[in-house]
Amino acid sequence: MQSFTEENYLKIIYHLAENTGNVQTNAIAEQMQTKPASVTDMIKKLAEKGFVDYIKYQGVTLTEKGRNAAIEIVRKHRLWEVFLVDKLNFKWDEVHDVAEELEHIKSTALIERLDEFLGFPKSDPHGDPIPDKNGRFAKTQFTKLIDLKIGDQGTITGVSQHSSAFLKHLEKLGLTLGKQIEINDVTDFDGSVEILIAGKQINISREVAKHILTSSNGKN
Amino acid sequence: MQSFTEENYLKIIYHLAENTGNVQTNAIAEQMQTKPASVTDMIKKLAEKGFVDYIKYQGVTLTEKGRNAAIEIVRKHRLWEVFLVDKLNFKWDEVHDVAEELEHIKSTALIERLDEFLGFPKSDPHGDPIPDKNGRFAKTQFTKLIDLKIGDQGTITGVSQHSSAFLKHLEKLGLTLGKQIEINDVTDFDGSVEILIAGKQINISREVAKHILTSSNGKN
DNA sequence: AATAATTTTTAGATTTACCTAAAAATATAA
DNA sequence: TTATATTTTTAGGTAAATCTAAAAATTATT
Ligand SMILES: [Mn+2]
Ligand SMILES: [Mn+2]
Ligand SMILES: [Mn+2]
Ligand SMILES: [Mn+2]
Repeated sequence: MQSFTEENYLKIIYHLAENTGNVQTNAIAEQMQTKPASVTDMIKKLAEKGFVDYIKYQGVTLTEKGRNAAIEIVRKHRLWEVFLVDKLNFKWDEVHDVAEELEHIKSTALIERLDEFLGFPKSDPHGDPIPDKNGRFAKTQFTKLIDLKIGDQGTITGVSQHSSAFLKHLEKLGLTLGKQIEINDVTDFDGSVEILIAGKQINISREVAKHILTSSNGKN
Repeated sequence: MQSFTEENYLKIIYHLAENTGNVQTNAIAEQMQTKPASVTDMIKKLAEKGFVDYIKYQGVTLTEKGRNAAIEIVRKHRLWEVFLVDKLNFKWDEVHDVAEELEHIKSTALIERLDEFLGFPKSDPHGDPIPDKNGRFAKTQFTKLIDLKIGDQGTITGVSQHSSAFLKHLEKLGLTLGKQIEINDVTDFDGSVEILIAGKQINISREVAKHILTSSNGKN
């Protein structure tokens, strides 16, 4: 049984490893909002417990055991987010902090019954995939909106930025999950993107376009 | 903002104070499954923070602030228990431990929306009253089954013992909340009670009868 | 390859929530 | 009311997770 702190480290190492292979001490420290010296201490403990492989000065990688533990936490986090949005009518920008707490509740029965209660959802309110109880994710593939070409159509399936500010912004623009869009133009000047959404044409910044994920339907 | 530990102390002091006025160090230690010396440490901290009034060697009493904090935790605990039973199909003997964890989740929005989602329940799966968001309890009054006289009728409205063993036992006997009962006889030998429940006559021990709470309908 | 910059680790403290053992205060009994 | 028992507190310490400052290792730059 791991402490909340250990669980948070595992989750963060897992997410950092999705991008890069070896996870660096400083990167963990930044995510955990703590100091590198503290991370080194915790890394040693996690290595001791068999959750990570660790070579001094070389960063860490999750072991099989560590990966499973991390995925379990991700699963809980995302299921609770679904609960908050689907059942308690939270907005998608309001759920993350509460889920950060709920993800640490220790009860296998609880999470399995919650999963069932929610109808075994495959993705969370931000489009992120929810692993099943065996830790398996449904295959997901997406194209960043920024990478679509003029004339391409697609459906919004996720976001790669979870800040409340960003999500509220999308909400206001009507850019929510499941919406159909089409790329009308890309502005030379600032790289902003003209898109067609629900019959209306709007302009979104490059920065916003980078963090919207779509399932492209290819050219129209 | 209090730590989990502080919250648990407050809750336990609150429950102990329901019976006796001043709460003693040893009583708290027993409930917290810790040592009296540790309790003294924590008591000082809680007094420092204004949650309890404390005079050395004289035990503690909750301040207004402390009482409110404690009631908030009780409210969360009981609402989560309702959620687990009503929505996730947990049995009434399975919910306590999970609720012990869930009660510490810090989000006012969460608990208010949960309350609404559950239909503003007035009591939890064990018949214990749920305070509203202002900390007010619906008036409850009950008669212990053991105190009913032969011929009295009543409805089971609660239990004063929450152990899984006891609750499972009641379940097996069909003695669940809302059931109508009638006292047929009291055995001289061991004080056990003969009751009529759902048309069947059963015998329950004095110990069991002590912990069943009823709303007596008076004599039949 | 030597130097500079960056990253990571160690050393030594701090805080929180515990603990044991012994002292002090209070309550009970003779 | 003195002696005994119980309760409570103090004193001093431990373990987990953090910190700062300084040393060591690695990586990047000239
Ligand atoms: Mn989240
Ligand atoms: Mn999410
Ligand atoms: Mn309970
Ligand atoms: Mn209860």
